[in-house]
Amino acid sequence: MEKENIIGIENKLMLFNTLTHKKELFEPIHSPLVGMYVCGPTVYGDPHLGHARSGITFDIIFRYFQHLGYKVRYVRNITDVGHLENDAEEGEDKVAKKARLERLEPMEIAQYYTNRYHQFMDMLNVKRPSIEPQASGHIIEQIAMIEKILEAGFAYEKNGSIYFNVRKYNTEHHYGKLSGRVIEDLLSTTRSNLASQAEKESPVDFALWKKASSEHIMRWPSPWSEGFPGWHAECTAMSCKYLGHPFDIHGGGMDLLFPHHESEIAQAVAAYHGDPCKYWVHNNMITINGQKMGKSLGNFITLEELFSGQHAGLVQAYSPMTIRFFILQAHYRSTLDFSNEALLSAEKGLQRLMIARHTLTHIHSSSTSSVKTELEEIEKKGYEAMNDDFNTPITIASLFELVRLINLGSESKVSFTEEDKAKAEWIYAEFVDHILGLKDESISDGMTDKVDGLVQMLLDIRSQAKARKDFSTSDLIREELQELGIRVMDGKDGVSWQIN
RNA sequence: GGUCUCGUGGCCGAGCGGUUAGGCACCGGUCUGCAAAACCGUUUACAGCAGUUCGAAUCUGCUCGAGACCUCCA
Repeated sequence: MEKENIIGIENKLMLFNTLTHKKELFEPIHSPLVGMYVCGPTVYGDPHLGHARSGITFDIIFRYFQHLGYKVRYVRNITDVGHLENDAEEGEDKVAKKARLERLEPMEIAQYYTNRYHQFMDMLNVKRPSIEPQASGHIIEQIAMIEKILEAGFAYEKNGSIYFNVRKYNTEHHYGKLSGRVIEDLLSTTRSNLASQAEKESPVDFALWKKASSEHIMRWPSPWSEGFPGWHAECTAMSCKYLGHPFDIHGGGMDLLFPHHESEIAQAVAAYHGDPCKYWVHNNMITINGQKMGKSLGNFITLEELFSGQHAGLVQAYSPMTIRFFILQAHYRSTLDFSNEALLSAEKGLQRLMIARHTLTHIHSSSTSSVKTELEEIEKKGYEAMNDDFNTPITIASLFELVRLINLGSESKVSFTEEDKAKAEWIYAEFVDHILGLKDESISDGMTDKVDGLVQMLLDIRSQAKARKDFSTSDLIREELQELGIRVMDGKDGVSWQIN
């Protein structure tokens, strides 16, 4: 947080704005305050790799803004109502459907999966947002927003349901400005044979409020009918409630671009007379065998499966930090292809990065430095990469240059002063801990010291055996430890070990 | 069909006109009683064709291939 160390850089942060389709200089509307809203999960199923990607992407953005010294209000919603299976009238609410299938109260489902989401995001070291509003807790705000849209004349009522009049809106504004959709094309490609379409004046219209059918459990009173809000309503109502209007950044997965975010813009313009936000930021998808990992395709892997290895497609379990590192090794706007091979290499790479930090502490400091300039370059490159639309792969690449330097230092091929060592540790703290949020998973419980002592004792005995060329004893100790999952490594400067 | 994105070495993945990305794997070396690990070093690219340019993975056009959105999805 020491702002003075990065002054001058903070004003050069470029981020890609989906709305303008180019990288723009980031300038908060009310600096040093930053308001960011991100579409969170619909809580009717276990979190999967896709949730990890958007969670981590915006966690990095959140962390980096804070790092630059901004005061960030980060709002990420929980969708627990209004998200229908499809847009048809017979479309069932996702949460309600799950509740019916599991014979539970809908709110039990929502709470259960919200908890699960939190649990797994915590494991991934994703910081909790400043505010996490639930759609069901903001029905009043949504109704108020819908009323404003009605007053503005951009919505109409039909049998107790309220629909947004996209075509009328499009005569005065531009429906499609974010997604690049052209309304005429939409009219010709939207499925219009569904039952609900009959109620709409146009197939491109979307629901703001739906009258609940008799069997629909999740329902609230409104001026128009007992019913529930449309999917897009919550984000506009809640983002503007907590961040004002307009706010700085709206984020989410690329798959939400249309119709969700496009419709959010329309709602905000209609209700509050202006775009909801200044910058739109979208993370790309994770693919598996080149195909999007998605619910409808049934090819997604949950985080629980990933962390436990319990999935037919996984050759082993992968730790949360391996997943985090894997995701950060790709730029957030690129698709990222999932494979065991890629995950395995991420695991090894992360390990190397983390081990070097320990190696650093063992470097004998010298009075002269041969790495000072390089350390400065590494730090500079790291920041420049982050400032260039959060290019974490390059930031990580620069950290591996640091790894190389540290390893050379440990072999006395380059020389570190005390100051250099402090600088290197500083880079680790800044980039690895604070910005990238990578935790060292080898540091754990209170037993660590005792295990250290025990292993060290065995290794001392082994060293004595080796000294008198009693290799059968020394090998026995090595093998027994190996059995326990502790690997013994004879190096130039003595014996080291690690738990596999 | 419409809109859009992308094709980089064995794999993942940066790159946005001229410089080694990086990780993993491979290979060579160092270390070692042996082994493993670790470390150091190094090889293999820009889908194809044509064009612009002194110079193109990077710009333009065409061809081929892959994917996303248009219905719910991060």
